[in-house]
Formats: sequence, structure tokens, C-alpha cells
Amino acid sequence: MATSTRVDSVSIPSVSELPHWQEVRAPHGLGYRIRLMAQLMSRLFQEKLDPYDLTPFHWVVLCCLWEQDGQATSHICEKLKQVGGTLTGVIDRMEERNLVRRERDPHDRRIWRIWLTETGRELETVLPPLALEVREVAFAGITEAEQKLVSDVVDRAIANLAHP
Amino acid sequence: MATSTRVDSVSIPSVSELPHWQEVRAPHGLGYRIRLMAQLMSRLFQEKLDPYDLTPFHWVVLCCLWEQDGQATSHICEKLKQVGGTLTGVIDRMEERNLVRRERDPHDRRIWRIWLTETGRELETVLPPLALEVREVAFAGITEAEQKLVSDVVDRAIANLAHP
DNA sequence: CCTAAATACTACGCACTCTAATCATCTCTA
DNA sequence: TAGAGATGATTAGAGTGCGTAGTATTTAGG
Repeated sequence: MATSTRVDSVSIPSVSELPHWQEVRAPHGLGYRIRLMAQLMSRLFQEKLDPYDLTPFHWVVLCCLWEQDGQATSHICEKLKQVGGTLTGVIDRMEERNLVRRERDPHDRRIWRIWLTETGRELETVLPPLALEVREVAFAGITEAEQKLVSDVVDRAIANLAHP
Repeated sequence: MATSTRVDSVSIPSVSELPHWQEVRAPHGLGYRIRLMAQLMSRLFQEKLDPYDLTPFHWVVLCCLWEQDGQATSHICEKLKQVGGTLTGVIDRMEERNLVRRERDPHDRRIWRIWLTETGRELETVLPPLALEVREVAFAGITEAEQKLVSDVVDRAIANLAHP
């Protein structure tokens, strides 16, 4: 512990004393591997969505709207922690595919509310099982206790990163 | 456990009996949250890389080359589990920034080998501490035992997804 | 040898992602 | 009640990321 530095209440070890599993360099670093895991899940999910001409992002927006229809664009951004500019393009393409439609809020004309079409609503019976399939592949052989702990750690990490 | 289905050796519960923490729908689903965690880490890392006009992907390729210089494009793809077409563009931009240069393999002229420039090599003393900073923010307050378990689960998930 | 298949990479089109700049609308205050 | 500032959303431009198709180059089979 000769070369540690103490900042606030967090002990930061020097790189040389990090054990192997927490080396920061890609592709061994945990950061890269978490990113890769998410990427591989996306690839698999995309395969399952291909027949419907949808993308994983469309799924995510649909989930928001199934929970509550007619949300403002900014509400969806907030819920998903996505950047506004990104959503504009995604919703454009969802509108082209007739999954949603935009409508101005009558009380505040700055706000555009996003509403499900019949097509968009009907997908609620089709898509969740596909998402579950991806989950089952990814977490095969991983116990519920382990999944619970990962879920917990992920939530804390997101909170750490939300306002660093 | 009335509505479970048994397929091979994996028990697949129906959606209705899933506990809250493993609901599949975004943004509550673990899949989305893992993706979000990776995304937030990337955003923070990008901020730290801005002064150097680099991106997280450049970091990743540099890590590969620091480990072994002069690798074939396909070796880098394999190590990073990335798609070939993606690497072409990234390496183009790295070449423009004078981080690497391409050279044909004299024994097999189909192969392009990627070599670090002096600039690319010198960044090895600068960038790893930045990556470590991101890690420290993300995993603040998370014990080493918890990190070890997450690392472990992530590896198993990647293996599950590699050839599904 | 000489052609067919395999290999390494590039080109292109579409989709996502980010930042910064812009536009429209609303709100608050002098 | 004008005008300044805040807010909601879009646009523009660069950089991933993926699949498909295409170009060299090498290897293998006859």
C-alpha cells in the first residue's frame, strides 16, 4: 500500500497495484467488457427485431409509451437519460414506420406529445417475449442472487455517474 | 411456480412472475440499465478525452497496439469483438490524427498492419490515468468483492452471447 | 499451371449518439 | 405590455456501429 493516494474518503490505488480483474485497459478493463456485453445483447435483440423492421431504440421508446401514452419528447428523454437530439431522429423514423404520431400540446405549443398508433400499441403483445429471450440467453447459468447483486451495483454506478 | 416452462435445463418463468428487478422493459430492465451504465461511462470518458481530440474508440484501439504493435486489422477486430467495417473508419480517422499508420504486410499483401506513431505511443503515459478516473467515479462506494462478482458475471454473459 | 474458393480489407447506406447552434414559444418582470 | 430570459424541440456535423456488396490477393483442387 506504499503508493496509494487518499482523496476525500476514497482510496485510489496506483495502476501497478491493481489486481488483474480491474485493469482499466481495453479489452480487459471492466468498463470495456460491460460495454461489450450491452453491445452483444443489442446485436442479438436486433436480430430478433429484424422481421418487424424495428431497432432496439424503437423498443425502448415503445416501452415508455406503453407505460404512459402521449408523453412530451422531453419526458421521454428524461426517463431514458438520452440526449434530445438523438430522440428527434429516432421519433422521425418511428413516425415514418407508423408506430407513433406527434401532436402539439394545445396548452403549450412548444411541447410535442408523442402518441402510439394502433400498430405501436399492438406490438406490446409481441415484443416483450423477444426481450425476455435475449435476457435468458445472456444470463443463462447465472443465479438469481448474482443477477440481483449485479442489478444493485449497476443502479449505484448509474447514480454515481448521473451527476459526477 | 405454476406457469413456468422447462426448456433443456433452463427454467423460463413467465413475465408475470418476474420480480421487479428483472422486468425486461426499458428503462427498468437490467439490459437497458447495463447499456446506460456503459453509455454514461463513455460520456464521462469522452469529456476527459476532449482536450486530446480523441474518442473512447481511439483509446480502445491504442490499448490493443500498446499491448502489441503492428497488428493486422483483423486481429484488432477479433480482440475487440468489433465488426470489420467499423474499424476501417476508426483507423482512417486515427491515421488523419497521426496516431497510427497503415502498412501492407510484405508476405501477404491482403493484410494491412497498423503501427503506432510516436504520438500514439506517447499517449500511453497520459491516457490510462484518465480511464482510471472514470472507473473510480463509476465504482465509488462499491466494494472490491462486489466488483469482482460483477466482473465475473459479465465474463459469463459475454461467453453466453458470443455464440448463442 | 489455372481456375475456384477463401481471406483481408474497403465502400456504402442506414441508424444511433453526441455537442453546439438555432428556432419557436412561453414566462416573468419592469 | 413590451422585452429579456427560460424552455422545448429541431437542425447540423462528426463519429460510431452494423450489414451487404465489392475489390484485391492468396490458397487449394484438378
